Amino acid sequence: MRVRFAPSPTGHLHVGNARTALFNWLLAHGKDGTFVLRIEDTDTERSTRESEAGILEDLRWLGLEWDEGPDVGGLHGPYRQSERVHLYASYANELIAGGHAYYCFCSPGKLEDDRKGDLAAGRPPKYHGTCRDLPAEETRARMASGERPVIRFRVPEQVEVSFQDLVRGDVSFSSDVIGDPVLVRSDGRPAYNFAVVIDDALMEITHVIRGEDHISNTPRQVLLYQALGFTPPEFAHLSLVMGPDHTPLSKRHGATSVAEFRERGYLPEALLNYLALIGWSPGGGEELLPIQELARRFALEDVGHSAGIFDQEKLGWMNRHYMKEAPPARLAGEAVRYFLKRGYLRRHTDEAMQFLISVLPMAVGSVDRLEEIPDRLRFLFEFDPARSLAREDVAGVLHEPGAREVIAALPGALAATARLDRESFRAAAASVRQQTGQKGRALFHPIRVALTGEAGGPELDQAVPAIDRGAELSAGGELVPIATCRERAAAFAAAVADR
RNA sequence: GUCCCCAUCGUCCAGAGGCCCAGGACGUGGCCCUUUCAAGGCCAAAACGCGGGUUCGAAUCCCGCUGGGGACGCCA
Repeated sequence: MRVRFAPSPTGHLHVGNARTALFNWLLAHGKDGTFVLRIEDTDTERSTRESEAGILEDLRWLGLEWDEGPDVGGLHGPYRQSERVHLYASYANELIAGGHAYYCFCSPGKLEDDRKGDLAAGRPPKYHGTCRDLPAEETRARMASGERPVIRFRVPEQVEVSFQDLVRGDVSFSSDVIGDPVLVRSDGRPAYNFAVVIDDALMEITHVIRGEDHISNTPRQVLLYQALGFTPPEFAHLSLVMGPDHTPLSKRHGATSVAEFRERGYLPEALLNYLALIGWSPGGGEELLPIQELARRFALEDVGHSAGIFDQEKLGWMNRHYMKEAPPARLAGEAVRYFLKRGYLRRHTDEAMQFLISVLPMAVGSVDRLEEIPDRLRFLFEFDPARSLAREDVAGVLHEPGAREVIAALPGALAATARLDRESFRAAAASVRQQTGQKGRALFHPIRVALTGEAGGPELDQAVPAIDRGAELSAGGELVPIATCRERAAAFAAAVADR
């Protein structure tokens, strides 16, 4: 079995295409097949090397490695259509010689007029066949005079073209609704429908798995396979991924490219796992599965027929799950850039990373994306009593019975210790409890507010030692300056006393 | 307009004639846990688009309608 993913390098890798790539990958890896990556860059105006590099990078980030492709080579290369142009000409000539194709001199302007006329008259827009039966002498003469024709495929009339779609079953079209497609452009470059057929045949692709938007191209391609004497591959057309409003997923709906999801702090395994679940189910009521297991269970026959809506919420849930599973060191490596971007981290050193690793568990599990982690840990790096008190949830704590007493007593209780660890913090809390008679929520809520400036957040047992550890580290300039718990308690008490 | 594809909770899926007064997951609501906010645990509400057939029996098969999507390029 040989499958392929054939993106055109005209932009970022869209999640919908990533899903197509994934399904190809799953099939190949579940059945010991070969996954080929081919770059469809015959549209030289829009294709760029930058997007090609970006797409390769995104696929690799996702872990969808290919067995053959433009950068890794293979026995069926080259893997860029722009490097295969020499291959197409002979097949085009063969088709012309066999009467399956012909030269067409119609100008783009005329074609456009024809199309508009058809639409206006309520007819299906379809090539009029103007040049279908041009006498050979005329063709020769016009070419000799410098006209540059395209080569069109002669679609046979009144035949039923049908194929077995592995996900949809029998699909058939009448050849009468198919206009003669352009095979070779006037400048000699092949057009899509021609290049895919030649390449898939030459690369010995056995299963073409692609988006449903290609289903109406399939009959033309089947006809081409027949005219060229090739055996058509198996086809499978995947339903499309839509936005919440049932329109094609686009920037209006938020992130659409794999690169954006990476930037926003999604883990590749989460995105992959989520994408696999649109239009397919691994069965057994299980959803959170590693890609190898997905591949083991994957079958085209089980792929759904209807379009799926991209659900950011579920992706977020899934990402949260995978963040919890990831080892802290890996997570720190992935998250460090968000801390740098935020300015919390000033230098990417081993000490800073160690600190990150120790502090990350407090945030993971309560956020959906890596990008949200610094904000969840904001209390470590930012402390401003006046600003905190301006917030309703923080100010509200002052109204809790005994809260002001606790806040006032805190600086004294903290004076004894230079750097708080879990034990000394508990001792300090116990001391405040003794002085004020407050306990439980009435004790810890005010303490939290005084030390973190926030009404919510991770367990104080972890948060408090982390603050002082961070303060120590920040003295070395690796982190943004962090106030110690003692400093915070004093400043907060002063700010509260003023009110 | 023409052709093609599709149709189960708000969303993603399970369901391949009786196991279904439809099951799971996300989300939503409630409760619990709790040193707060999250997280987590438990419970609940929530769907077979409509109309005809076929059959003893239909979410499952057939037809029509409606609705959604795709295609109709010297784009892929």
